[in-house]
Amino acid sequence: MKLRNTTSDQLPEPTKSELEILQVLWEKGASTVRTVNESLNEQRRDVNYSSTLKLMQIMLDKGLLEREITGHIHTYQPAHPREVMQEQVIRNVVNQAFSGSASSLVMRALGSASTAPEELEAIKEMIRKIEQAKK
Amino acid sequence: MKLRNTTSDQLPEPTKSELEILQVLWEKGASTVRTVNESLNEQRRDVNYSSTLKLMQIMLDKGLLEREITGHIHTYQPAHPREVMQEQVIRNVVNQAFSGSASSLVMRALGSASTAPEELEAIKEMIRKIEQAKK
DNA sequence: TATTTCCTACGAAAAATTTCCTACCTATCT
DNA sequence: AGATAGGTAGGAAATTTTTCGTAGGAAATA
Repeated sequence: MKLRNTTSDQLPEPTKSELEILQVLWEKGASTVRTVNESLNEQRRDVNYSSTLKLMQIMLDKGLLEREITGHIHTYQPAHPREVMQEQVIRNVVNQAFSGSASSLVMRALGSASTAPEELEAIKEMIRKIEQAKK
Repeated sequence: MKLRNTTSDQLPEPTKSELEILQVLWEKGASTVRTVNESLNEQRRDVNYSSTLKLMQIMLDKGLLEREITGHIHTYQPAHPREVMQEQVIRNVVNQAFSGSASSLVMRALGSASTAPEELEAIKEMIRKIEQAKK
């Protein structure tokens, strides 16, 4: 049996289905499997309850989720903050499809998606802060 | 046998290993399997020649690659331009990890990667152009 | 207590992805 | 021609990811 490292694990790369679950938990906060499953069925696609359960158990094992047991009810929550996981996802995608260049990812994302004016403002503001910090 | 659609196929989502191969081909242009395989072994990790071959054949079948046969030598190249595939990858990641918000992907990417000043300039310039275009 | 409802655990199958063995073909060199 | 080097094809196995059936425990309700 291959046990997971409970101490010094690297941040695991979540799979596609695991990210679906994480997104629900980031939005709703700690939840039961049933709640997560219902969200998936509403927002995404039909998944069997026990598929979601299994996946969440695997994610617990991998260190992607944490669980609190009260009575016989298990409540799950993300083990890492959204920002951290998103950075992880970005690192991977930048390596896999952008030869390691984060800025070319940024440019491509700006170019392809239609970004609302306020969002452009927010991005500009962020750039200003980065430039300030560098001085 | 499940044949591929040769006409109106949706842009397939490349897997991780497929992206490795695409990156080589985008950099080097049309290449033989051997060339690609050698690049992978230098730049990435050990892969058996026939693994790379098999994968490239699958990609041909999926419509991710095109092939030109001269004598008995097969030369492969990406079926879609880099930009198009990158947009595709971004679309997916934005849906999977950023609840559909491209701008939050952009902000996260800016925040986590250390971006060189010239790159920041290029990004600002790009934003200017987008803002112009909207007027 | 019996029944129903809601929960977890677990095994196993299905599907998708990745890897590599083997066969065989063609060109080149001796 | 024979041997060697370099190429492709294809099946099959290994691995990873995803799905779900089924068993069984606990709580609520009749």
